[in-house]
Amino acid sequence: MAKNLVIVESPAKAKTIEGFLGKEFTVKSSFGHVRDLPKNTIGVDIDKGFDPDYEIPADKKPVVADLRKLAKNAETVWLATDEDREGEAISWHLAESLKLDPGHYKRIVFHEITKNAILNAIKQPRSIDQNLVYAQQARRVLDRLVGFELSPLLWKKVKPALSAGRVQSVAVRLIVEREKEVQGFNATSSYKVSAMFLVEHNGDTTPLKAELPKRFKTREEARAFLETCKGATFKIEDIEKKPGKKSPAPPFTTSTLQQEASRKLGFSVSRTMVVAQKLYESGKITYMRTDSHNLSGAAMAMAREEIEKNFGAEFVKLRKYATKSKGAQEAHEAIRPTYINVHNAGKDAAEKKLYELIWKRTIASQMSDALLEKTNITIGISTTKKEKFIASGEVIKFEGFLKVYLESSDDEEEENGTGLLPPLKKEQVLPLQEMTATERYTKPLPRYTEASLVKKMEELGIGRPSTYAPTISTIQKRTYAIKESREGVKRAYSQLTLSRDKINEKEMYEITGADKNKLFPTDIGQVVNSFLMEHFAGIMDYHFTAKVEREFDEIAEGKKQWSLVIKDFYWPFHDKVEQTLKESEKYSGQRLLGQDPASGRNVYARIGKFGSMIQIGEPDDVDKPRFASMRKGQSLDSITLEEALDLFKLPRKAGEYEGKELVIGVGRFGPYIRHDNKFYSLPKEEDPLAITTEKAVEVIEAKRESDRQKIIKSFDEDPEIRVLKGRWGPYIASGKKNFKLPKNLNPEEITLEEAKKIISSGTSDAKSRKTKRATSSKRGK
DNA sequence: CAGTGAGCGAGCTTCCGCTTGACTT
Repeated sequence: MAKNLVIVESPAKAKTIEGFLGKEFTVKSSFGHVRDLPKNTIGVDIDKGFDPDYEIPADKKPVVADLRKLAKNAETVWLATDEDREGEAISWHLAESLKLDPGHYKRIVFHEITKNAILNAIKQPRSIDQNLVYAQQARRVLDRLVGFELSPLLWKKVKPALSAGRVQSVAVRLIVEREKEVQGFNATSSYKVSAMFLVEHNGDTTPLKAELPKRFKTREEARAFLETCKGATFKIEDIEKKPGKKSPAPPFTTSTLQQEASRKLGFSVSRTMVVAQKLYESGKITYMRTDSHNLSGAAMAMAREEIEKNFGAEFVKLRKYATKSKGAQEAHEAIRPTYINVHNAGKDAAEKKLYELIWKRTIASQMSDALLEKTNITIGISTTKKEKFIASGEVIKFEGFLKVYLESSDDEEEENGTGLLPPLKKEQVLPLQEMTATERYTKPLPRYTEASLVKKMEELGIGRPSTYAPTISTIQKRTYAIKESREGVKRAYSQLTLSRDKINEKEMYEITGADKNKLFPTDIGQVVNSFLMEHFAGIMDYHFTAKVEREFDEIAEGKKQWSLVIKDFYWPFHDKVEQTLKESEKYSGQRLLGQDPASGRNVYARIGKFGSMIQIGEPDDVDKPRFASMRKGQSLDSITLEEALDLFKLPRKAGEYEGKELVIGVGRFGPYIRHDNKFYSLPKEEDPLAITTEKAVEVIEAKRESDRQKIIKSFDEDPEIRVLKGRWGPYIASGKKNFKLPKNLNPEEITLEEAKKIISSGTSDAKSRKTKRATSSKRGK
């Protein structure tokens, strides 16, 4: 039996460390927290100083039992959890739940996972910092109180099964308010003038593009300017060269990794974390949930060697990056390759791409600045003194880190195009090829992507690296927000062209407002947000977290008592909850749309138990009100009376066919025709309210025909089994299950024997579908 | 991945932070 038991938080870390230490040490992991407040009750004794009722969750029982056994037989237990608030609390909970006597355990921390760092840590043990533990307890209890008092209030006042919390509700607020800005944005336009000159050099002509810094408010002003340029000569008045430089971005943290993987690889926030976790578990990268930009000394030495070897010594510039983000606790290193001399790693395409990104970012962060030379050319106009054209170019004098990596930006359309300029002289006259004045519209701030929302949350200090991805999925699971793409609308703009002293004007079109994979607030999200804003502005304040974090810091420093901090927060908050419960009406975002022409009753749009709906009539009318759910794409504040009334017209009968009724309805997946208990989707362009019997029959026949086309082969002996043509090629269908075809088989020539064999080997498809269903139903709960 | 097509019924839902697992021979 080992004399020493070391406990860390993560099993992958435990494995690595065990290798560094001798036989005298057993290294185990706690798998994060081992105790927590009870899952289904508030678990805080409010009248007894907010005394928390900790318990060991079912899934942690075996972990604790195992550790307890090992601890009993060990001479010393080394609590080596992370050096931050949560880590300190984990150590304390371990000491408590393993029933360790004070002389039996020691608390140690290390910042690098190297043999030296760990041996040094063991030489400098300390005791558990109880104030830090109290700070964590305050954080935990506050979040529990807020979440478990606000959520039930929402169940009563808005809709069951909703949730609210210090982090998620503010994330939703960000999305709701950004949407309001986008909707309320008034685009204004102005005219941007650019000129294309021709530069002759050694018999070649190269184009030179220049722009007018001034923009014109109206078409008339733009035209007037082009008029003055008729017949003008354009002469270079000044050439100014300025050195410039670009510096690399710091190594990845969780949030910056999520942003770059989103921009460069198109990964969702959760995908990034899943893939990074795999790389971590296979030892390829360091820990992926971190807010630190810091690289260990050993990592920097490895980076230096790699850069020298691959690019040369002049490309090395070792840098220490300071962490700026609010509330950073720096328990880990930045995210980097474990071995920087390994350029490629990962089991599949996603892992490989993410690893490459991490490798490049890490290497680039230790490389020299890129040196640039910026040139600005001022071009005078002979007919006016007021305006000048400016042409600018940028030349890279020394590539530096740009050889490896450049961080992407969130701006969708960046104006670049400042490359190399042709050789030019002062006083040189430039022949004008063409001048254009183009109408350009101002744009609102962009809607959030998952990753840009994480960035914003990090700036506000809301949430932690371990919770960014879960929070993003929670607000979508509660349907406060949805991630989707929307098509833009066509917008006309005009363009004036001056060429050969003639001005032409034309109307052009652009698509505006198109969005891809952005977060949009739902009706529920907006209604819950206004409810919380109305009654709990303090908690919804963007600085609420920062404010309570300062108090937690004071608890950690021993300046404040944790239960008093909670008390000061809780009672006013609780009173407000009670008061809202008593005084506030049901909060449904109700809006009166008008009157139903048939009955004269009021028509309302509001949130119901199942989401957005329309109600005709009042709850206490003699005739019960009529209800209809709103459709996908419709929303509480934009639906019109007419659209609302249309919802009551379906399902409707559209005649008969083959002696059976044709019924038109709208289901989860759009409009459909039901006939003889079979469903036929309606094409997008068909209006379900207007469709005729003839058209319905046509749709049914077309579907029957395409179903017939799908059959490649069927067997008389067993009509259940068929070879079908699917969207992704041929497959075998047996009853309701589908099976992939091996590539070497010709689908036309499959025998029943072969088909049965494929089915009985029962691979891939049936299985993968089953697991998928299982996970999605889990999510649905 | 190959198709899908519901309507409230009596008890439950919920927070934020740590961390990955998945009964036995």
